Amino acid sequence: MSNNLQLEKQLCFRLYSLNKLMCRLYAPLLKELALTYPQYLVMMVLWQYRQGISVKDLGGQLDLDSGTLSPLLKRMEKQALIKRERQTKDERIVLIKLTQAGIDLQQSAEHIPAKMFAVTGLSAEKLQALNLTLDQLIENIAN
Amino acid sequence: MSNNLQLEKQLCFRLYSLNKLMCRLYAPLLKELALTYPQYLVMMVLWQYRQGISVKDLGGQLDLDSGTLSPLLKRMEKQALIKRERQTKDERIVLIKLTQAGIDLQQSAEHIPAKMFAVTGLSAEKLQALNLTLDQLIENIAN
DNA sequence: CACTATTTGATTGCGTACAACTCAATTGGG
DNA sequence: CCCAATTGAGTTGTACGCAATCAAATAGTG
Repeated sequence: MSNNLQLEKQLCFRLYSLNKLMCRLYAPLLKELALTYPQYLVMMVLWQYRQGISVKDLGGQLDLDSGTLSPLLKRMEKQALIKRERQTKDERIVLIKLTQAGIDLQQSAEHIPAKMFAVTGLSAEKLQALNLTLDQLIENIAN
Repeated sequence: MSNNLQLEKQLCFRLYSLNKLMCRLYAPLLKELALTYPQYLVMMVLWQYRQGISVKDLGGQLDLDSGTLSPLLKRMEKQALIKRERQTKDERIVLIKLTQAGIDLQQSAEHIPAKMFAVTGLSAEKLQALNLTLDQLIENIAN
């Protein structure tokens, strides 16, 4: 026995499965906002950085590179949720800012966190404990 | 205050980030085997189901549909890791079986779980506790 | 037995992820 | 001041993940 190559034993498979399950639960809620989950993550960052944020710093927040963000932001610009402004001081930098439609969308998203919390079926204490464990794990892994 | 739309508060963002981090840690190990992480998952199932498994049952194990598995399996067939055999009793069913090369690859993968466990920096007890918590969460969510 | 509903797998199209690369703008060392 | 190195964003190519759709085969029903 002692076969370590089993799905049931693997932490990573649980994380992989849970991430997919979560995205599927978000999908119907986000569909009302015409957002995908990664686009929703971008919006959450932008709702905090009202003055705008560079593509690089946005990638720093979400741990995504320009290869992912550039086409994603292009789609969001086409939806008129964001606008791009190239800096004059340093023309390499593109500042991402919300449009009024993007700002307004926050109202429609306010209810989502509570709904997602509900489906987890966890108590607030268990959720916080899990968050702390995962933060520690991220810390350990990310060096 | 009390803005719930913050990345730092979101369990799902942790799962999303951790899943990506884990895949990046697997990548160099799996590159030696010329496998991606989802392909590695398929191999783990096949190493258990030595007599072969249908595409549907494989999808049941991994929670993936044929839209993902069909092209993925086609690539693995091209690498000569697996072969497809359409059943004679029920011609709708395609049985996925390992080739000898696929069977042999298990030896080269034996060291991976221990290496991945090492990078988590978790004790065996903490790992098991986390696995149990995640299993409960999956149970709650999957209905 | 004929007809319909279901099952199984494949295909298409879209949206991520990410490695590898290009390119322009900026910076820093001599 | 000049040139090499760095930085920031974008492009290309490959591989998922999944919704929607389709075709073939089987099972079920009257």
